[in-house]
Amino acid sequence: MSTNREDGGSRRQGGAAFLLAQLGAHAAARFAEGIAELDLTPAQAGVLRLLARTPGRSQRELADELGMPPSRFVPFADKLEERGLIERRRNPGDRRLYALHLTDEGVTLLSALGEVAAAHEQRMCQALTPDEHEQLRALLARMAAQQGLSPGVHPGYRQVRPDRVHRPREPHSPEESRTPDQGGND
Amino acid sequence: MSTNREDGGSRRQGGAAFLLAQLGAHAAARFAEGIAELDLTPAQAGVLRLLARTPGRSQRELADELGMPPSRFVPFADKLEERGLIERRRNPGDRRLYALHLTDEGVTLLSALGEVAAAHEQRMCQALTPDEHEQLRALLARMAAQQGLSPGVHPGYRQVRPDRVHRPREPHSPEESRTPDQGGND
DNA sequence: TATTGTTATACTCTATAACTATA
DNA sequence: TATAGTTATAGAGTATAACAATA
Repeated sequence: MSTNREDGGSRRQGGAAFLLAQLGAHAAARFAEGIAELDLTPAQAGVLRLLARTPGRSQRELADELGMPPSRFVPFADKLEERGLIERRRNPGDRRLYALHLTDEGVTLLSALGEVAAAHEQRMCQALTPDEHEQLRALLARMAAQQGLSPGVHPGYRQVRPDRVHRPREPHSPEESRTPDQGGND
Repeated sequence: MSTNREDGGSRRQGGAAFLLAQLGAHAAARFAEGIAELDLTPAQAGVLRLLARTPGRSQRELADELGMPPSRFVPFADKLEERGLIERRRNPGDRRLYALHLTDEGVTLLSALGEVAAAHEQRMCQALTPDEHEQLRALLARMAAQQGLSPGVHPGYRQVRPDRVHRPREPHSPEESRTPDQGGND
């Protein structure tokens, strides 16, 4: 047992680590909802951001960084290429590997994505004052660095599909009324 | 240590929401590693904790709270019952539903789980002073409450298997003081 | 008829590994 | 021979829906 005072409220909500996992999953799910309006998944948003920072990376590199096997990266990149967001260029020096680049359309979408991210940031931190918000960011950044997390990527990118939303008890949200009757017998 | 703080660095790491998702996934993965030594998955640990707080709940209730369909909860509970951690008792009032209870063995394991959680808490917050640690916990608790998250559960419990660990930059491992022993099995 | 628990089935997602083309 | 990219396939995990018992 820990020597910290774990009575009362702190025990019921769990420690910082639990709250981190809980809020982190929540944040990821809400972000996925937000970018779904751009028809993007978290993994897709992640690779766009990676390519914006370092263009010309090979599929192998990106797959490795995102934590997905190369075999899964191929159809993943295919979709982005079909949508005209990224572009495969042959590397003259080594014709085995592609160099991936953002298209102009990809850059445009990336900026829209930035707006979504900003709105998401505000919504997540509604409960905090601007001062606390910055305080929190600083604490988290320090923790992430100490834990050896590389900036810009997180394990959720492994998943192709965004997290399903879990709503145990929703205080304020329009229910997506899913018709209990499928509308026909089948 | 010399932490050269540069404005670019904070922006490169993303905002608080991104760090939350990143650290949250990391915390969940590390916690899963920790309880794997007790042969428990996060979802199993979650239901044990729920039963400790409110014994006698029905499978339906628990499945709903954990975010898994009842059909999946059945084999999930089966395993815990086979291991002697929980117990199904018939409800005399309504014979349709079971009342789930922790066994003595379940209570014992739960306390071992508490120790793992405490160690996990400390490891996650290594970078913080005790004061900052408490500060962070308070901020997160406030955010979780405002976001309508119910205490004690998080969406990660939906998954049966724990998150795979994502190590984008394993080769160097710059300042990770992590023993390669724990959780070596991926 | 509605609800709890259960079982069955079909479907999706995934990793592994074979295959090609370049080096 | 080794590596980047690709394709094929078998396996795991999942939700949906049908079912039996009880209310």
